[in-house]
Amino acid sequence: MPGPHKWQQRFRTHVSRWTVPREVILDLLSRTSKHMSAKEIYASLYKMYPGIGLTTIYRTLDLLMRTGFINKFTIGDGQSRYEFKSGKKKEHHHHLTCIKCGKIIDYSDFMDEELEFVKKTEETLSKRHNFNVLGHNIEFYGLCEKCK
Amino acid sequence: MPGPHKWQQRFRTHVSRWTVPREVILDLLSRTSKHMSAKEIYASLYKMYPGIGLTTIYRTLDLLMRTGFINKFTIGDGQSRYEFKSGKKKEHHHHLTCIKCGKIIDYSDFMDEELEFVKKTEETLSKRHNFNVLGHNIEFYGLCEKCK
DNA sequence: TTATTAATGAAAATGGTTATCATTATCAAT
DNA sequence: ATTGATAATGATAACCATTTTCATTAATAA
Repeated sequence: MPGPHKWQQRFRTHVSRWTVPREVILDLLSRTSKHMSAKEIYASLYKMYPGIGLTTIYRTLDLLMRTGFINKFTIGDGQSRYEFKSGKKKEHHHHLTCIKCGKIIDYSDFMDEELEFVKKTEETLSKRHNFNVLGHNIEFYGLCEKCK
Repeated sequence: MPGPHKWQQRFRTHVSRWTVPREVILDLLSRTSKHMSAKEIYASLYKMYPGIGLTTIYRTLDLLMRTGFINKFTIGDGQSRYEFKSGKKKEHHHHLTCIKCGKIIDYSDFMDEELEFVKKTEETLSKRHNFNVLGHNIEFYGLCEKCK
């Protein structure tokens, strides 16, 4: 059972209690580069922590999203997927998805141009539509090597 | 009851039968600028065509998507939304979504940089990952005027 | 007009996600 | 270290969008 963790302090500014499921779920997502669904997370943790229920997975993922630790997104296969939100700019990425087999490729090429574009677009949209722009999803889709 | 329609011919290259539900659903989507869910479409058509079942709505939407008449996308509220895919380049647009009330703003006043960015990214991703890139979703999200 | 069979619609099934509520575990105060 | 208040959990059931099943209906070719 993990002890206090490096995220505990940051976490505590948002919610009151640091618990094993929160620790373990956040830890798992921070270590993997996969885009996991709630069920996949449940299955991954089951061997080591069979006591953690699927309900708690969902609740925790929602909490982690609302507090900015993870991103939630969908690729159209009917379930939500989650990924750790790295603080490092270098690790920011977008997705290239195969609409046939569901494979997801993270890409982070072009970041300079892209960051510039994103920044400008956010500014423009904020002004023009009086929005408080919080984030963005950029996804390209098509057929992967095997499926095309 | 609508007679043969301007889309019939194009449609027939994909499937064999031109039916009332297909006519009516495609017609509705082509006239509205809303991003409708299956249920909303069902409700819209119910007064005039109470015989059309929700099952057929789903089946037809899937067909229209596969044959390139409409786009399917999600804003994270648990249901899929559909929009007519205009042939005109001018009408291509992206979405700005309010995560609180679900309001969607289409914006198509792209900056040159955005078009440039999309084009370059598609090219590079195609080459680098050997993908056949078919399209993209670009969405910015945040809080709208009323919700922020 | 008729035969063929694609398309439909009602109902049931599916599957991801959320709500309910009794129980458990965290943590501040002692 | 113990305790008490209550936040968090987990099992179950509920919910809801979507899909499957299958008997019936209707579009098209002959």
